Amino acid sequence: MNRDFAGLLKEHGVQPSAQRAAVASYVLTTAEHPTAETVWSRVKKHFPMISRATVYNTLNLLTRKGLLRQFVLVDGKTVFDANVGNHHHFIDKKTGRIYDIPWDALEVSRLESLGRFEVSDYHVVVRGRLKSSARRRG
Amino acid sequence: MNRDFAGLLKEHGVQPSAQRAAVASYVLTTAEHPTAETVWSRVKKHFPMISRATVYNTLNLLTRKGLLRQFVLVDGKTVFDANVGNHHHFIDKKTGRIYDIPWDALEVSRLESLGRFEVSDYHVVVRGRLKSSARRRG
DNA sequence: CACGGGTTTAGAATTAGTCTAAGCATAGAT
DNA sequence: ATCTATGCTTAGACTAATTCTAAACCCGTG
Repeated sequence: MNRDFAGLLKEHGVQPSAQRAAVASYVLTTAEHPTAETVWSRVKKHFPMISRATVYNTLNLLTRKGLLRQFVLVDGKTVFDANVGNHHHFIDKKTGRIYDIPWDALEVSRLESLGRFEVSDYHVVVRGRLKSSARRRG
Repeated sequence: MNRDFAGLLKEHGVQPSAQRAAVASYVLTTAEHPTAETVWSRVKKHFPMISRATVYNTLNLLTRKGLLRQFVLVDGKTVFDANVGNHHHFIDKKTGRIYDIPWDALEVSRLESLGRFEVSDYHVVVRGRLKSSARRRG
């Protein structure tokens, strides 16, 4: 868990800094699909002086460099997802929480037949509710 | 094209008014997946006094009444879609424009095997580019 | 130590969307 | 035609999310 985030950033063409490492160390290891504000508040606990602009800048930078993916959830908030591999999403209608669905759990067929649309990527957004039993964080 | 929008609204339990009919006549007949701001600017051409709040109120009302669907596109803007039947979406990476993909054009399988996720609806978001030939508005 | 490039900062600006309070419009009763 | 209750519309204030700006900072190099 205490990885060398400075080295990781450098590997991905991001010039490291204390602030960037602090953001990375949180956002690349969480599974909670945080918003930018959530990232800011979490990082501030360990790095109280960091500014909002730096958090936004860093998140956008990490996204450009492929370390992070961002997508938009139902009520217009952008969330960040360190799972940059292909996967689908499940949105709990009740809580708005987002869960990852493994890529292989679903199959989409006939993508080759989309006529004038040239597909570069796709994912399935599933909405519904969690079965009462197996509730946990995601 | 010059349908009786007042009657249509009434059929769906929306008390008609000139403003609501003006919004409906645009948003229910366009295929451009407009944002609320776009709706406002389009409607203002024919109805210059309409206020922003009325546009938002009407769009949300039409959505609640099932005449319209809203979803969120990549950069955090909510767009409206008069196609309330099931369909998928294609997003042109270059222009950000959204196109509808007919429901039957794609097939998603293994949705029954999602464990703790109880599916109520789903759709596929495809991203890519339009093949250079068949470019047209959507 | 001075320089320069890139980074960070606080706060201003922008943007999307909602709220508010007052004015208006309309249907139904008279 | 008038009254009234209800609900609709309005302009502008407000809020929240995000980006921009301009100054300050940091750090490796000469």
